[in-house]
Amino acid sequence: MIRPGRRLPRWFFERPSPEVAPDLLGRVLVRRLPDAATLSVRIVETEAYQEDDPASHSYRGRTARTEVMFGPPGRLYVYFTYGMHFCMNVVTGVEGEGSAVLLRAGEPLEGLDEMRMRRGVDDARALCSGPGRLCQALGVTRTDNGTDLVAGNALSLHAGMPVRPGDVAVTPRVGIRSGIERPWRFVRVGDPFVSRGRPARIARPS
DNA sequence: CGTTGGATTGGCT
DNA sequence: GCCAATCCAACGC
Repeated sequence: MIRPGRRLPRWFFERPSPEVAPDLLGRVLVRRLPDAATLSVRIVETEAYQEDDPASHSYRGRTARTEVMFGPPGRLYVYFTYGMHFCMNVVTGVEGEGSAVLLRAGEPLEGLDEMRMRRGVDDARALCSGPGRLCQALGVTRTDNGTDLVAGNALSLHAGMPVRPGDVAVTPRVGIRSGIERPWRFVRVGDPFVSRGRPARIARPS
């Protein structure tokens, strides 16, 4: 079992999202819910989004939905999509800048049975391998939007064991129509818990 | 106000 | 591999 380790400090998130995204691989996301077992996952897949990036929700400026993205770093940005799924992001960069990192997949560490109940599937690899699945497994919904990951209790991010740059693959982001030229999807090479969608092949120069 | 399509997923061909 | 499901934010009139 991987130890969560110490909590990531505010400054960790106060950097450009393409820098934070690969650094989040191997980190541990802990979920605490009232009257439920503690849930935790090891992050294995992320994507970066920035304000000058047409694929980003923040591209068109501040709106009610994207307000959290422009707020202080280290908070959670949760959005609802396709009429049924939630996706969660970690807000990055300095306050006033609309950037974030989408958490796309994780390896379940603690609370697998609780996750199986929430997801309705058995296979550990199907519990958190996708942004919608990850939110469902951890019970993250719109009420978690804006939660502080640095100081809050419901969700927290811990140091875990970072993935060596040589084990990080870079690929185009999934499911976007514009901004496809920015290779801002980061995955742990060969990890069985990454989402479906093209497996990563482009090795990052180390 | 009406329209459009989405940072997805699961089931079926 | 393809496509429907199912809300609602964003945008145009």
